[in-house]
Amino acid sequence: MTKNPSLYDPTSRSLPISLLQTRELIMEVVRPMLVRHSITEQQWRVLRVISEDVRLDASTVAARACLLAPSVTRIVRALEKRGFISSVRDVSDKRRTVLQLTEAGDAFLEKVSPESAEIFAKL
Amino acid sequence: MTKNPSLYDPTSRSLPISLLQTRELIMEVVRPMLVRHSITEQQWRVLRVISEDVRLDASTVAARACLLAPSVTRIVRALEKRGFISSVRDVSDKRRTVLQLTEAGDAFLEKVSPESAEIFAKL
DNA sequence: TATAGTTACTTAACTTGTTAACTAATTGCT
DNA sequence: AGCAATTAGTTAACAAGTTAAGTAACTATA
Repeated sequence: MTKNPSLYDPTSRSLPISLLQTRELIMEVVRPMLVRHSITEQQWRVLRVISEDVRLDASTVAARACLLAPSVTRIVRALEKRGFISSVRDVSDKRRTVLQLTEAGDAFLEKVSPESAEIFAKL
Repeated sequence: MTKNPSLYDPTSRSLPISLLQTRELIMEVVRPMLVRHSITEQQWRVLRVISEDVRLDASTVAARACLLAPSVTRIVRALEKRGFISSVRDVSDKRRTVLQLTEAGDAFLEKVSPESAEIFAKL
């Protein structure tokens, strides 16, 4: 095994670290943008995941955003307080919470999008 | 833009999330192994990074393991307490700390390696 | 239709990561 | 040589993630 195995070799034991390093490289560029809009990395992930579907419950959001349930609870509270999302109890299954992007949340994403696009064009 | 863009499209704004999800998939399998050997994910990263070179200072380890300096300080202390690494002040630059794998640390990696190999063979 | 088991989410206690401020050592500049 | 600027690492206060336990709602089964 070489010291710098290919990133795409799925049998490499260095793959987890490589993925982290690659992500870190990207996030170094993205992070300042998030700071400018005073949103955390995790809140940003949740917002984006919610924006990709009309209707999502908290567990699905947790899975897609790679977060644990307790973290989602807190993040949802924060995003709700900021008016970016709405969380409503599901009528057909009262255990579930249905999360949806509000207009304000959509507007926020629209506002940040051009910046985000610019960053990714550079990469 | 599709909802499931390719993982390898470097201009996709979903790339950071995709990388996280991919890593999460792998870590789900690796994590139980780390728990079995009572080592944290971060300690494991530091150990592996240190094992890849004969001589590394803390900053380099931080960069390669995608950790911040204060985290490395704590992790180094933990790994040192467990006897897996040695941290010695650099003689030619007394600000630097030189980190090296001890025999016990090497033995630990050797012990865990077969398990690790098995996991990655499965992937 | 009870009830044992499961699922969705929350809460609380603890562990880690993060930021900012600090010390110590080295480098660059005049 | 002297001193500002930089670099390496640590510490302390705070924010976030993690684990475990708890509540409420639903499902399967006897």
